[in-house]
Amino acid sequence: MAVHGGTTRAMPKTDDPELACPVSPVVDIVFSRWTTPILWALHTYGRQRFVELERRITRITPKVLTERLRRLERDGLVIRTYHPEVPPRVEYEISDLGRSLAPLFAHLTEWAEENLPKVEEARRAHDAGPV
Amino acid sequence: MAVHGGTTRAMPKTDDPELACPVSPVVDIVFSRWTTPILWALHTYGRQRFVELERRITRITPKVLTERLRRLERDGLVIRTYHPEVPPRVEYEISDLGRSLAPLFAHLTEWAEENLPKVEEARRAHDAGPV
DNA sequence: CAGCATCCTAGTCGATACTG
DNA sequence: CAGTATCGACTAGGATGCTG
Repeated sequence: MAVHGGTTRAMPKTDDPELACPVSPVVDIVFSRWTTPILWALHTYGRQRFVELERRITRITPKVLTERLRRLERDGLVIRTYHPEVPPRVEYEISDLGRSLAPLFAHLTEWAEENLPKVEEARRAHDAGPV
Repeated sequence: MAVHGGTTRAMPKTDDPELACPVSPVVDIVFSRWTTPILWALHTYGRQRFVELERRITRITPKVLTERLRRLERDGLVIRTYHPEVPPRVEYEISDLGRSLAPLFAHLTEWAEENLPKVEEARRAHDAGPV
């Protein structure tokens, strides 16, 4: 894949709109703050209520959780169901679209297991500092 | 994978340090702002100098580019080579560790091609608003 | 319970100007 | 060229209090 010589395919000119790489758009949607823990919780523990999520995802504030959930709902990754009872009950669950991220997350987890230690080692080496 | 009943494996209690999901640590390292365009540029166009990166990644400022590169270097994803000449020349290249992300990025791109339109459709439907 | 409204802080980012 | 330094703007996020 690495191309430096000018031999073969014309690389897409990078006068692309704003982002030089095709993964950036996904990042905005899937890897914004708090989204992976939320999706993970919904995927792992199934449909659940607001408070359950709040308790599960430590240190998230209700405000931010609401914001994130709204965004995920808008993006079609999460489904919100409102039960008009007293007291009110709201349930969140992951959608099929959200579930389609599962293999990706698995891949990510796999990479982490294998390479996070290397990253930490690199940090140690770097912080120990040469000379 | 989805487990809600208590039949089988004991799910890891979510009194985890701070993050309820195993992918969060990777996100901090790999999907912080500007990192994917940078890694993508280095992976695609090979070793290159500071200005080349700066020109390729539109709208990034030298300050931020420096910061990001330093961090990527510290994490062992990028290798920086300083040539003490006049004028000075510095070259950046992706490391093996950085390159190990390639399949992941490919996977991500694949997901994007297939599902980004669905996300956009969901947004339209949501914004059109029910009722 | 599930939130929304309000206020406020802190970190990030960008713009600009200057050096070895 | 390859940065550093400084400043200012923006905003995600936290704290708190109130409702249906």
